[in-house]
Amino acid sequence: MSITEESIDPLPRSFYERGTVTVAKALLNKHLVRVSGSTVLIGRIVEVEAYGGRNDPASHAYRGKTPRNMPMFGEPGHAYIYFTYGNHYCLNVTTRPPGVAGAVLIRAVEPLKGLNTMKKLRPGVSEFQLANGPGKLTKAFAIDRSLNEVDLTRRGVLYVGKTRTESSFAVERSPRIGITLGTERLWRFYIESNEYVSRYVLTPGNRWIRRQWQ
DNA sequence: GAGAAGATCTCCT
DNA sequence: GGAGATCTTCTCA
Repeated sequence: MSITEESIDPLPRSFYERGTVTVAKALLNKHLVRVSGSTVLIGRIVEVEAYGGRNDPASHAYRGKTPRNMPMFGEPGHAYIYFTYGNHYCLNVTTRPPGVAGAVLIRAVEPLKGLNTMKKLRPGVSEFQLANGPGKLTKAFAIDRSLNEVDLTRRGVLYVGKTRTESSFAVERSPRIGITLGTERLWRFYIESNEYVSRYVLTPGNRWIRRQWQ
């Protein structure tokens, strides 16, 4: 039986009020739901990164509040979407109580519903590559800055939730990707052996390798 | 106001 | 494996 929007209950605000690393790990295996008109897109979150506030040099909030990073300082459980490299949007969920910066970057999801729509939005790529990167998933899920600051704790155009029955899984961690500062922190988390994660994975020999798709 | 950097992706070699 | 695309955001003068 395929998954439906109705079977996914939004996560409460209290879920996001905790520490950012705790929330990041807890977001794995949860579901991202995008509703656009009559189209419903659903993906299972398989890879995330935690970003802190003034104590985290890799975070947008490191230098304090700016017009762009305002959502990171706002109410938890909202979307923080920013545009980067002239091409891509990145989707974060905000954490911590208001006034304390924190966000979790959703780096990759496993597409579960609406694959035909995702393939139209990202033509010519395999199912594994539809949403295995922060810029790729926002394109596959039609997410742009018009959804910035959307409340993710309510059913609507974009929310995060969980199904009533959850499968078990193991979590791997690594340094965050694409940053130059704060790399000593192992704040990237992903589901072990999952085929839909991006970039680098840990091999059985404890070596980091760049993923290859054939 | 100018210049540089950037939580990326894709194409080309 | 490397470089270009492309443009927003921030810092500094």
